[in-house]
Amino acid sequence: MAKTLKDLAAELGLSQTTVSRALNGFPEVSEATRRRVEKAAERLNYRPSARARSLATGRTMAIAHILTFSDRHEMMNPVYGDFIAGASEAYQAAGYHIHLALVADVDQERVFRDLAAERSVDGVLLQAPLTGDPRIGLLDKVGLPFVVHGRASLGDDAGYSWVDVNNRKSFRAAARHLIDLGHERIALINGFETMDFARRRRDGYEAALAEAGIGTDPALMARGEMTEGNGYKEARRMLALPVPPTAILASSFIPALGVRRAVADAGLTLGRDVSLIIHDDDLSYLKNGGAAPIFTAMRSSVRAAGQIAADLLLRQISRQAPSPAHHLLEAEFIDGPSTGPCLQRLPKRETVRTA
Amino acid sequence: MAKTLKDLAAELGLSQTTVSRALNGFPEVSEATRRRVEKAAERLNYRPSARARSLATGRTMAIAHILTFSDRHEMMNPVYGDFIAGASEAYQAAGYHIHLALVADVDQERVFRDLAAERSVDGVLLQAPLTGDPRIGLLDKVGLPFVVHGRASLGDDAGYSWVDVNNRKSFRAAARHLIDLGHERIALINGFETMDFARRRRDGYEAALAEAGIGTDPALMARGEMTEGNGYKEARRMLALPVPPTAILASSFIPALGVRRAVADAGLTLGRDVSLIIHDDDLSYLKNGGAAPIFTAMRSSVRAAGQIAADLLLRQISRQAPSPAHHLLEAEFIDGPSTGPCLQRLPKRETVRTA
DNA sequence: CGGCCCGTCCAAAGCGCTTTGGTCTGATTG
DNA sequence: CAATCAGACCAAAGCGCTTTGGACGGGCCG
Repeated sequence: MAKTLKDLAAELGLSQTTVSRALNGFPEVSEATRRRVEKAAERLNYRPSARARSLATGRTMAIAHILTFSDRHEMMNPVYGDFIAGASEAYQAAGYHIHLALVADVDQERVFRDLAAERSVDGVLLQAPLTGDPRIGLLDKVGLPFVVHGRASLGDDAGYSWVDVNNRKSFRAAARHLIDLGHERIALINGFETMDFARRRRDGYEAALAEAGIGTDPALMARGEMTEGNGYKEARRMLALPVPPTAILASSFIPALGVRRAVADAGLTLGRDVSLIIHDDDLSYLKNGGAAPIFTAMRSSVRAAGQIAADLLLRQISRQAPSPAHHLLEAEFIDGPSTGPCLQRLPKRETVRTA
Repeated sequence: MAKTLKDLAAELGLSQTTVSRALNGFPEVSEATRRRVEKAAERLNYRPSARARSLATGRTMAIAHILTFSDRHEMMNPVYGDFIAGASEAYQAAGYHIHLALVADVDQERVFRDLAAERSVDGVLLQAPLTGDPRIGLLDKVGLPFVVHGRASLGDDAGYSWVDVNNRKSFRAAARHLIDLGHERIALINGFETMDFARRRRDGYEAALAEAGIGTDPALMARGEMTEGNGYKEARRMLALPVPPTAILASSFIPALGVRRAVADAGLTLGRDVSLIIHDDDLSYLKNGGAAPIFTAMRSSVRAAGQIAADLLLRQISRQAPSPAHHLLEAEFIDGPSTGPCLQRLPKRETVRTA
């Protein structure tokens, strides 16, 4: 059973060169020969060795996705899954695959250096960047093509390629919507604000409040792991405050589930006693309803973002796209049953504004 | 700047052989030389090319995880994420990484053949097998080491390696628990029963009912995508039945969230009007509470399963573990607030048993 | 003192492809 | 009819490692 190019060439009485060219669609092979070679390859189930091929061509047909974990954050966010699913569509169409690894935050730098030095991937898709993420500068230095999902914010975001949602605008619009409904005690249940997107979201939230002349209250601004449990914990705490919030902005569908549980536990009704708007990544297994949304939301598919980012990266690798390129997605407002006009008459504006 | 072994050897005035051996810890290199080589490698930031190395050694240091999607099931289950996170712990410790691809169900066979023929991975971790999954036979035939997360059931499960939860036992125990609480109208909201685990769960559920002399009712047995939306839809439908269920078994935390929503929508209270037990994969972002569980559950960490499966595969590749090996995990019963005694007096046992 | 072994190091042969720089044949052209 | 050219094919040189099968010199033995 022929396994290598050499075997196949011998079997056919041709040179390796010709067989290789026939299989790779080069023009200097007669159609008759090409057909004969293809038949034989099919019959013997020949497929070129990926390793040998990539050593010869210099391309690995792999894109690295390196996920981070740390002691306090040893978790796999479902968002990553959907992002990767989206990216895979682009990869699959181009014959690429993902080189995936979960590495500890303290080992990140070493792993990125190794990736470059070992030449084991053709590019990197950087997910979940921190504010001022050092990996961006590192990737730039080692000269590996990369696209960031999100931004790093500190300084110049024009120097590297990224795909991001307009988080600031989205959260500003969401907060404003609540303000328009008459809410003034508006809480934010955010992700860790070391993550760039979380910071932008808070900026947007604060901007909307400021524009409406409403002061911020630290007691109404939570940050942490975006889990159901954390959403529950924070909402529960806030609802027990002397002057509880009448509206909440949640960073994603998952903590929102916790918020809903806390609201129910408190004997309140979502959309009447407490309004809730979420950022909705439109995850496949955690959809915010279908035709009938569960929560009012700012929606932006993270899967679509994955596809766009991967596609951009692939085009940059093949030099079909300019190298620093940016793609800003706008979230779509989804009107759902979790929001309603503020029913509570607040004591006095001044009282509330206190922090 | 030296980049290849050759450069490094030239720089040091040594042969490639010696440098290679020094770096790979072979004994026939003097300590002095080894130190000198290591210093130089460090200084010049030399790292062997992964491609060249794997061509020479025949090992790729990659394990394939191939996820399936189809037209009707184009989704990324958060379970995969946690499983992969667990597996990664084993891989990282051994210097392996994941070769990840999402491929359409119709292309699965081709991809597996290619994987073997192109020799691009050292082994395969097969996730989410179908009942009688043909990929198992295929992997066996092409001689690629593999471990299955779950089983394929048809015929002989002893012939290949797997790591699985005792789904049948777990669901039998869960159903029995509900029966002991006095429930007789017990519903099952299951995953697609083409998936092997779903089938085993139904078997367990049916066994418990049969043992208690309770007939099954097709109206109380749902199967489908394990999403929040589907859990909601099925629970809502069931609660609107002439004789609604007093207890529900849900296949995971996510559909259980939908069940909870449906119960609340119907103005009922979980744990009093309706009891709910779930299978809990203990996902990092979707934890069933912490110290205080949200739902009564049969818990088994999918992350732990990933670690065990990956570890087993790695040991089989290095021939440190016997080749067909099996690991059956037992789920742990978690008593939560979502279950309680059956308060409803049913009309007549006979009425219920119909259908 | 010859032979042997051991500790160090090296030249060269792979691993299985792609690609460069040809050769050879037969048809076309001035 | 010699020169040219295009079409079809091939030998061999990489790609950057690992590994086989020595070479070489010094210490040890009988």
